[in-house]
Amino acid sequence: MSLARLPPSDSPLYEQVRARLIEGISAGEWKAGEAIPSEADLAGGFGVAIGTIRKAVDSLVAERALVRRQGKGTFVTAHEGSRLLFHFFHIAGRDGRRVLPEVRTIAFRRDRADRETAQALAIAPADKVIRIRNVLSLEGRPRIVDDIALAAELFPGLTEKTFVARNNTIYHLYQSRYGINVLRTDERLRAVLAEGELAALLEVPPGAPLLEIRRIALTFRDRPVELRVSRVETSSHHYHNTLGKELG
Amino acid sequence: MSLARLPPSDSPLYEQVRARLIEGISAGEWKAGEAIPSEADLAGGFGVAIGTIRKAVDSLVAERALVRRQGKGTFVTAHEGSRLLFHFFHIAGRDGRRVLPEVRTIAFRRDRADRETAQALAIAPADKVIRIRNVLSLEGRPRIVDDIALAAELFPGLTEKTFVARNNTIYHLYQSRYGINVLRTDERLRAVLAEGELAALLEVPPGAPLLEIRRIALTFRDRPVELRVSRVETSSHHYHNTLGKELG
DNA sequence: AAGTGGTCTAGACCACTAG
DNA sequence: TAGTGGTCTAGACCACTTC
Repeated sequence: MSLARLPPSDSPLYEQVRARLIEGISAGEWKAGEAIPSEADLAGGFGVAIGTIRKAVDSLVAERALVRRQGKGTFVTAHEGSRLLFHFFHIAGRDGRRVLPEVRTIAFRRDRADRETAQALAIAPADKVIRIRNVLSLEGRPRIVDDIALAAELFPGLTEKTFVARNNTIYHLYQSRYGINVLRTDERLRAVLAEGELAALLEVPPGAPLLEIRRIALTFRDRPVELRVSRVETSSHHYHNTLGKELG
Repeated sequence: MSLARLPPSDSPLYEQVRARLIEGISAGEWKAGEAIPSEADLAGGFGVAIGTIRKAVDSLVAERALVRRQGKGTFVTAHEGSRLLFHFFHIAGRDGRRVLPEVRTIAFRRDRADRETAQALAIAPADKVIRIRNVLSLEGRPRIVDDIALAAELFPGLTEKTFVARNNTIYHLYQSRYGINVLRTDERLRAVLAEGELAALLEVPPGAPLLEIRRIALTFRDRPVELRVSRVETSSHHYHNTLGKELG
């Protein structure tokens, strides 16, 4: 049970509380969108002062694993609608405004992991994976091709139908159906040239420059959830990144 | 004087304290690398509890404007050596390790701002600017061309000689000589094709894909300091970005 | 009115740094 | 030993939400 006295330990109490909260969330004790116990209850349950609880919760709020709502409670982050979308979707138009992509799934198949995919997903080579190809359109024109690889073990029963029928972002599907909450991503960006099928899908001539984004999505404890390789046609859009300030 | 009682206000005390600290830092009252007054002194000076001071300092520490050193004090962030470099320099090798670039300045001239530069630097069109072109080499090969634009007004007396003679990063120069502390950057990334002089400088054929990074560096109150357009040859390196976790 | 998070206080004790 | 930040407590009062 998550709400039990803390065992003796060298680490600060607020770190222990923090760890317990992460446990509870990733074990599904409190699901996405649900409230965790009130600060007073947590303090009582863990046998620590309320200020200590607040410090632990503060750090999880800063990481966006929890959100506070005054007068209501503290909730496990729910990736509903555009909130999550824009947290991890960084393509913006010339004027800096973000545009909502329209997603079309053009391939969905089961496969075995090659060496690179296995390493990225921290699974064994030849383990089962699900591969998906999406074409994303911005303002009506195809601008992004996403190749997604998932460890099949983490997503039992995922079919093309349920995948395509989702009425929300992919990360929302991971969360609502499998309780997997994407908290962090690690991205590597390069410039490449369009060729073959990619060029055709993006409606650009072979040899056009594309932005390639190789992203690994991570959940609690930095466990990899998804490998995604995106190619973006950036003549009318760009990838937007802000460094430095993450807190108010 | 920064250490004076706070005036009546609606905003929380810790935000007022935070604003005063930012004032003191940007006014140069406490310079980069120097300690601010102890938490007890700040609490006494402002007439608030020490916990309130801690909350204000916490937020500035999270933004990396201050650093705490237990037993010694709280210091204004000093961008020494590789700390800053790697905070804002995101190019890494295939294995994910960051490599130290070798910088060569090939152009340094004074100019008037065009419309785009003026907008980026929040100055008037035709205001004086300094333009610099650097070639950065990674592992002995030219990989990046940087075109830098600075508002001349912010950098009085900056000459090619002092610029080239710096023995540290450019942001360190801004800080040590002009008291300008770069805290945040806003970057837009696109893929472009190499051509003309750029291709020659990077030793790639015209038509090779390059990663273009358009960066605006900001100091306190989001005041723009520098506009930098980088073109990166990404066949052996990539741009590395981590999203989500910014706090421990 | 009751319950929640948000702010703020006043103090205790610990761990680290320096003279 | 004195001074600094780091942790933790116990409580007060406020603002917001819900019934």
